Amino acid sequence: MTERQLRTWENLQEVTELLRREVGRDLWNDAKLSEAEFTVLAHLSMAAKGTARPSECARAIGWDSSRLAHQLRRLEKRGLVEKAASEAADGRASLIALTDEGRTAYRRALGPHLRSAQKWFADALSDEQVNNLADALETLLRHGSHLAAAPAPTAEPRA
Amino acid sequence: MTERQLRTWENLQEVTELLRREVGRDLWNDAKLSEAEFTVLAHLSMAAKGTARPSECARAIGWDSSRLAHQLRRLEKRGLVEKAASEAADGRASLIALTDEGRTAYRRALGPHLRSAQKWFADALSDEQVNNLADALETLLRHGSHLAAAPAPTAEPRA
DNA sequence: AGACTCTAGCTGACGCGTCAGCAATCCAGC
DNA sequence: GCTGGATTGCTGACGCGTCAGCTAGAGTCT
Repeated sequence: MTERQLRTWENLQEVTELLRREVGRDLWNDAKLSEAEFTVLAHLSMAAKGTARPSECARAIGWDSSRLAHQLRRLEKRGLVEKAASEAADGRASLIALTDEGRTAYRRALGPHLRSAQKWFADALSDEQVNNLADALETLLRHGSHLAAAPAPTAEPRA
Repeated sequence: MTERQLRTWENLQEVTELLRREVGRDLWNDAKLSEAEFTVLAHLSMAAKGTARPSECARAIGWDSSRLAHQLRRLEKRGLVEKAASEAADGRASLIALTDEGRTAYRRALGPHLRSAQKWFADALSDEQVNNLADALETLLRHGSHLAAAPAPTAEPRA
């Protein structure tokens, strides 16, 4: 890596840690929700009837099923989410549902959260900077997904 | 926020979470160190004699003193760092020192860690993309530091 | 039917990071 | 000297995220 690449890599870490912390703090101060809680509530609010299967939800937001299970336990403890009876044929399936309180919490959090993201992120950058950033991020995402899908530099196991 | 800004903001979060996880995993697999451990060891290795004051170290790497204290406790438990007698006049001061094992662990981690950052980050981007990214990050960092320094939109307390 | 594999879902252990709060020390001004 | 405020360093509580490992149901093959 060149000096410039290294410096940029370090800056990326520093900036994202800063934004993560500050936007998370804003969300907590404004709506008493963590980023993780907000993410799950957002997906459930999107879903018809506010219900979803854990596996489907985890896939949609790009989480490990374990991570989601832990988060659902915390959300249930807070009363923002509850388990619902699943009428699916698959006996393994379960169903999670937004409570009224959960739906209200999400609705009240959404506006301030977007305003916070604008304040810390969007307000800083020109249109061109956003376009350039979007390009770099898409490239990194493709590259990363590709690497993650085939981690071994050797041949695939079974063609 | 425009649609494009919002999408870019979401992408930024997704990409950084991916890179954080994967590079952290590589570091653990290669050298049995976490990112946090590596960061502290790196600073101590930089310092003359491998010693530093906690407050100075925290400031240098941009951490809360509490965060550093917790990390030092974990590092001491692993034997990578130890408390040293401080000869400073200030009775509050303490001194932390790299152990031989800590120095060795850092030396063995450095190469693989840089290679991992290259693999996940630098390899993906063209020179121009790195330059554009660096520009956006510097802008965000300045903007964020400015906001963090004066969080209230009202006037400063005493001019 | 039985064995094998895959998927869905969950849990415990453990490191990380934030926050509130504490004790000791230093320093300024009276 | 003493008192008020700032600094240094630490800790406990708690939520987050990863990993290893578990159960149970579903699909498949013989």
